[in-house]
Amino acid sequence: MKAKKVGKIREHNSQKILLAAEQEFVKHGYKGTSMQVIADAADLPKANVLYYFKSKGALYAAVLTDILERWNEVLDELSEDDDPAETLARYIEVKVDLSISFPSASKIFAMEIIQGAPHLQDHLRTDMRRWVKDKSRIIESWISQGKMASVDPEHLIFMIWSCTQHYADFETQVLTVSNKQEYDSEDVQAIKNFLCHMILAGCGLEVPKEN
Amino acid sequence: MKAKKVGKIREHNSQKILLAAEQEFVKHGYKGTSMQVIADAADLPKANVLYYFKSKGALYAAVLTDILERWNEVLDELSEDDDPAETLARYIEVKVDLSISFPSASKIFAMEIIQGAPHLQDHLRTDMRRWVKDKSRIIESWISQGKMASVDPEHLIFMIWSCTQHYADFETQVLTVSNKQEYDSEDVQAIKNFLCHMILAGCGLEVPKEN
DNA sequence: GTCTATACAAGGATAGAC
DNA sequence: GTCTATCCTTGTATAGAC
Repeated sequence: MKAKKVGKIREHNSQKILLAAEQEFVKHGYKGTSMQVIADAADLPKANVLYYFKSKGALYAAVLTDILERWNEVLDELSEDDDPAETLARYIEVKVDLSISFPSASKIFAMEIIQGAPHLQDHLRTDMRRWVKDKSRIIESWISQGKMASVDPEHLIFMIWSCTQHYADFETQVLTVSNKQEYDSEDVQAIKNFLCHMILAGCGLEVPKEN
Repeated sequence: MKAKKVGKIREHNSQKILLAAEQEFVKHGYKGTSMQVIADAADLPKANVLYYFKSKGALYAAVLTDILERWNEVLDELSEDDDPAETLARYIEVKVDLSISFPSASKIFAMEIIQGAPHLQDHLRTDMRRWVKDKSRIIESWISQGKMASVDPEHLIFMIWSCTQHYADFETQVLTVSNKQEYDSEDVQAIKNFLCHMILAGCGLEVPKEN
């Protein structure tokens, strides 16, 4: 009974800390963020944060793991028999939604990569490389089936990533240049329409009507 | 005579510091980088760095100014009478070359934006917004002249930026996933071909033969 | 003009009181 | 299980010797 109650507190506090850490790490990167500001943002004493997570590095690793889990849920099932236009359009739209909904996640991931991926090299070399190879094979089979134009599958994947994540990572730039406070639902739809049109056109495909 | 000689030393050391600062800021961001590591990288005593640049903030500002100056040299003259296919293709190619040649510049700029552009808000609100408006007007005139398909000019510009800078900012990801050590000249050509094909196709244009 | 020595604040982590 | 007090390192910046 007592252990259960304590477990709940632990769960609750850990979650609060993870959220606060994500908010703070995005502002000044891993090295530039102190445990003190994370503790303040989580409204807990500094030592408490270090009690739940053994070290600053461990906390950061936990944040990254959280982000990657959210990422990995997308486009995990994909087959040669799927329709390229529909599949690519849906993937682009989901990526845009993720970027708009969880910009901090995309930003922390981006900073980690920009700085040379010191905490994610293994993930890039194993999981992500395998993921890209898998999807590339499917795209190549679509091409040889004549379902779409012949374009380099890896570069296509990189392009989708860069264009969609741009609206999260470079949010500040996009909004400031466009003189907006935040994205509204019309903006999001316009982004999806634009990216689907451009990328599918490059693949010799038409944007599917429904959705 | 003496002042001239000293001026040369000053020039030389300032340049060394700026270069070292760029190399170091890119690894851990503004807050995460200490004056000590910059001084070590420049092979000068720490106090010497603070002698040439009044403060850490001033040094960082100088690095950003340097980067923006290199950026701004591109596509500054552009007219309604230019050919869209040729102009866009050349712009994409120059941006790719810049990304491959000066990845650190692109990365520092990216981190600054990701973190909310605390040191560049003015630049975004004034110079960059004006730049984007100017170019958008030209693109719109191309569209109404029937020279290219009707696409949103601002999103087109954002797309070119994101796709080209991706090869600098996400260098680590691209290279690791592709299992390469660095970009070779064939890679660079493949990137240019791919991006030109995709973006021009989306604009209803053909990639020009020569170049 | 250049660099050594130092002031003073803030960082991560831990020991031990509650 | 939670938090206060503290240790030691590192950070920016400057004063003053050379």
